[in-house]
Amino acid sequence: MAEPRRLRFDPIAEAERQWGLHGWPDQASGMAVVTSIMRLQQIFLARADTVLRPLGLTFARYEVLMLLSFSRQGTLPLGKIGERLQVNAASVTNAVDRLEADGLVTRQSNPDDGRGRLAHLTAAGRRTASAATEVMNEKVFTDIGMASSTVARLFDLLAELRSAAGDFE
Amino acid sequence: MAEPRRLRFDPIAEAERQWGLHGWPDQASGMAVVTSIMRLQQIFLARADTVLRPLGLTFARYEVLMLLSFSRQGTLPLGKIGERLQVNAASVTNAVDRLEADGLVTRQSNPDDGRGRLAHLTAAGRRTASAATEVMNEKVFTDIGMASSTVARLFDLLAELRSAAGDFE
DNA sequence: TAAGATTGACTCTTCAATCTTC
DNA sequence: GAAGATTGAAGAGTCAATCTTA
Repeated sequence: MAEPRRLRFDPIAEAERQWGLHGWPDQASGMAVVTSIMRLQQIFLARADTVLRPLGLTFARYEVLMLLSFSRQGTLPLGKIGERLQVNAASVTNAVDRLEADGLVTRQSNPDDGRGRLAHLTAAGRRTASAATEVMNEKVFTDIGMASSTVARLFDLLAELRSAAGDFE
Repeated sequence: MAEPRRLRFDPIAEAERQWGLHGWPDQASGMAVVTSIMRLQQIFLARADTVLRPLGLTFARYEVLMLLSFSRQGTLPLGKIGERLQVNAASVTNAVDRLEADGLVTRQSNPDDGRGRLAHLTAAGRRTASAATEVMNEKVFTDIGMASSTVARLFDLLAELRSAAGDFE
């Protein structure tokens, strides 16, 4: 299934209807929102990985690169990266392993904490991050199919949900 | 990082600000929406897998079970499952393998197409699906932290985005 | 004891290649 | 040749256990 076929109806709206029929009307909208988020993540992750592949990146590693490029010295403790991205420490170790093997990042010991390590963006890493942002903006973040005012409204609702879910305060 | 720490600010709003500063103001909101969806998926997937684990299920396999339980005969071609869930055929094969090993599903040959196979829900599968829905409704789909009218509004916007992204017509 | 990082085992995902049947 | 399904390889995520240092 290289090109996922476009369905003629919305399977999630159908599931929501089923939820109401089977005795869970109060949970139907929550189910529909959660399932919609799962589906959209699959769609956008696939797009991101497609445009990043020629650069030797994945979306996970791209996020690490961007986090470092936005930091003051291009340097962050590994734990801080996991905290910001809300992923397991093991995932950060894995991502930094790959970035380091590709020469985009180096590991340094943390002068403030002998237990910790720092990830530091190399010059090559900064160039790759810049090139990746270029294609991501052009192919993934632009024109996601909604009017910009609608996109802003959607972001606000998603932020409310993330806050309620504990992503931030 | 067993308990992901709650950040005191919204890292995605901060990234959106950086996007504007670095010359991509038109892509900032698209970036923020896509990144928000990625983060929310991580959060809800973790919750779902936590409540489903005692039942021996994952969210991926739960979705297959629910799709079958909503079908007329509890039976669907594997390809149809992948189409509805928008996942690769290999993922369906994998999920059905596990469900079959656990006795929740059986594979049958498709009388209408010698190449295809059907997944059929067993009585045990139906019981497990029912129990799983019970806990999912109670622990994941209920009380996601927004007023129900807001949830409905969010679903509409997500549906618009899914439609634009090609999830359905 | 607790915290940061790493490793290993496991699951799910995709892609590419293959087998069978249309 | 095209389509449905399977297999194997690779990436990323989790959790549990471990090692080192605070």
